[in-house]
Amino acid sequence: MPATSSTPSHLGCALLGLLARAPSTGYDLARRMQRPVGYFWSARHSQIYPELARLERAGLVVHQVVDGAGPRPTKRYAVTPAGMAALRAWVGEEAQPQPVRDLETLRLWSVWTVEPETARGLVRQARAGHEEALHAYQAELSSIAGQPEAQDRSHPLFASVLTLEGGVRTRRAAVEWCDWMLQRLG
Amino acid sequence: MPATSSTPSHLGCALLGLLARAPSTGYDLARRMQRPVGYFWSARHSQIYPELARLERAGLVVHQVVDGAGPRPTKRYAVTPAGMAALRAWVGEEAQPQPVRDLETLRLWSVWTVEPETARGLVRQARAGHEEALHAYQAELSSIAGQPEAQDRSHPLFASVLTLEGGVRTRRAAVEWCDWMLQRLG
DNA sequence: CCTTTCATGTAATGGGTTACATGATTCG
DNA sequence: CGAATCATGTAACCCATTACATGAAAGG
Repeated sequence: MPATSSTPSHLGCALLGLLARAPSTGYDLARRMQRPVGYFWSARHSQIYPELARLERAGLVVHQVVDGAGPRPTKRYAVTPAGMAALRAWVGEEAQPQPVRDLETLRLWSVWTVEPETARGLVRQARAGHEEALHAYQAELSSIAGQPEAQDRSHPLFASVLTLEGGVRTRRAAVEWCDWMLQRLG
Repeated sequence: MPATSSTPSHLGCALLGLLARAPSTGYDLARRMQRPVGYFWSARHSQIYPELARLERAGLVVHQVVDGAGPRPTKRYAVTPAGMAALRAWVGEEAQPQPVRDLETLRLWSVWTVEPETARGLVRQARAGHEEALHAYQAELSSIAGQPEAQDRSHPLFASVLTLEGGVRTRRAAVEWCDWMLQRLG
């Protein structure tokens, strides 16, 4: 008897995407979630472990106990055929526009209430953050863009290049925007 | 006896920012939260009403009962001097890099698992969304950029121009990125 | 010896969405 | 006469963060 198949949560789909690229332990997923997935999604281990259990109950992943250093048995998870199907279905879904949540812009929106020097400091900080991210994306991108698999549309690296290119472009635009603002703030 | 003054929640600061521009009822704040603030932050009325009560308990806003059409008394809120100070303090705070949460990119990251035509559909949808947002921002921007107050660094409209310019630049970059991806996806 | 890394879990709390609830006025 | 707008609130639920808890091995 298969579990009722509603699409898993966003986090569940993120984990399926990670496991479809390489089977992992929960601990390992938490690390991969920081980098490189953290560029566009994030989760802590405290959220990952219960979600893995939910995915397994739904038949989308299975685990196998392996040797490890923790006090409890170390579990290596892998995607099942049903899990792969769920991932594909989710990717193909109609995407409804998600609400934006940008704390930096929210703060900037009230920048008229503070001293010019405070405002400049705020923008300089934002610029530094965007530039740092830009460099990280560019480094990651140049390390994989040369590999032949990056040309293959059905290979994970192909998708990695697409997302990294997006990161590079938006961060570059953000840095330019900060420079434009610094000019206006005299 | 003033309330203990820890910085309010992000939502609280968003509401202070709205009220600093113009006193409003909770209902009105919910509408303004959709547009134009919805470009970078959002909240429902069910979240706004309790937060207004919290801000009032902290002495950052006050309300005045006015004539209105609802079954309960209609309340118009305004920022107090303490509220204005809290808003300024929050804007000047050290900004720690916030975790990104981009569902569109997360989906794209698993695009290697689906058929090329599905992938193209996904990118076309994303492109349409970004282009629609771009046009909305440009329209809003051109409606205020001409006004003389938009040049005054201590006027709300000045900050509106900054945020809208950022929206235009990032959405433009996103549209170009989608076109770049469509080329690669044949 | 102390810190880091491996490794998995739970509990408390905060933030956010959806749904429930009420009721007058205005417009088609 | 039904739908939309004005107008405020509560309750249930989901998602996410922080903190609590345990314990071995490796390296400085």
